[in-house]
Amino acid sequence: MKRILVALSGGVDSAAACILLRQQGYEVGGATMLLRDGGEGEAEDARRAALALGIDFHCFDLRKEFEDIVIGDFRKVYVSGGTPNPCVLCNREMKFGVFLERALDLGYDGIATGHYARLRKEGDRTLLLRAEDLRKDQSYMLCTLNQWQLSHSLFPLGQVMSKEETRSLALEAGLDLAKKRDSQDICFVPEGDYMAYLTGRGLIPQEGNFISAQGEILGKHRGLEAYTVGQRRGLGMTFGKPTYVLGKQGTDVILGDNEELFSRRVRVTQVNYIPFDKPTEPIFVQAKLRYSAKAAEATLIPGEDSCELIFEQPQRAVTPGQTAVFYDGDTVIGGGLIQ
RNA sequence: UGGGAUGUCGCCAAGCGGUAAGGCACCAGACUUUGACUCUGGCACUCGUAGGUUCGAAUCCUGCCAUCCCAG
Repeated sequence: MKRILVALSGGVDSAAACILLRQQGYEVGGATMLLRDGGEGEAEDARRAALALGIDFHCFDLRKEFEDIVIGDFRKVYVSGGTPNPCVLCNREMKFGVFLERALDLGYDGIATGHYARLRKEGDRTLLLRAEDLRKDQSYMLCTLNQWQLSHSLFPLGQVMSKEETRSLALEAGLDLAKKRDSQDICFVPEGDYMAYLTGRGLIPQEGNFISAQGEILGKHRGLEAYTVGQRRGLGMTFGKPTYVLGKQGTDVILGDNEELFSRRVRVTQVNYIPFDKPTEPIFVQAKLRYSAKAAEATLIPGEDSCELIFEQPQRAVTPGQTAVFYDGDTVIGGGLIQ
């Protein structure tokens, strides 16, 4: 791969990725995705970064695709009682999906993003590894990428030792976005209030009761979609002690103590394996059930399209709709959807 | 209407004459390319109310108000 199209977000990381690639001798172009109305500001930041770097720039209007795929899933999962992880889906379908296809159409050999993760060729496989800087490691968000996607991608920031290093790269290049604050929250819900976002788009919250694990009715809740497993704040009720969402049952939300949130077994569907097609026997892995968690030792028992994880130590707040990722040391074995 | 009990932050609740603990909730930051969790900080110049006693009261006394329980 010689010609690379970098997915510019308008932030520091993707700009730094461009700089690194150029240093490494790649022929670099930049492009940003317009994913929603109101995203023009970020797109403009990306365009200015490309201008400052002196590289070709494209803007792909993917609002329709984003709406249909990512937001559609986001909404569907919430309505069904789960807690979606739009970033993981967006990576697979948008950045390493539509964006990659557009890049190839434009004559590029592959794409690069500002993700903190590493790739390694091993035989005919492209392996995904954790970033050098484990504190910024984003391999979790990339665990559903397939071989074709991985083999057409580069993650220049995977070798970077820290976010500070990334910033200084952008700073040295004279980019004014070097001091820009890290992005956070769901990109299409800038205010952070996803319930307001959903109801503003016509979602009618599914009302029901708060119930105890024993089934007693404790009160009414604001709507199934407003809660996620493990959640403590915002229940709108007080029980004299910290109380958490244990799960959902129909339109009811089950409440209980923190200690009741732990379990050792987790079912995972839509499993994607990276170093191999599918294990035929149980394998020992370290698994993460959420982005900011330390990987915990577990045995992975493969099924047809699914698998089961049995952890050595009980894990807190196993949440349907979230992503489970399996590691073998620094290597990402794969990942899937928690049931 | 008699008899008893209680009234301290949104909720629960310490305090018992020396100048308002704590928990839950809430709010604000931090953390975070998801939702959460977590962490840090904030959160009653005032103790139903009106007087009185006292150097000094949420703490003692009196009236009133409110709520609860038991009688009828």
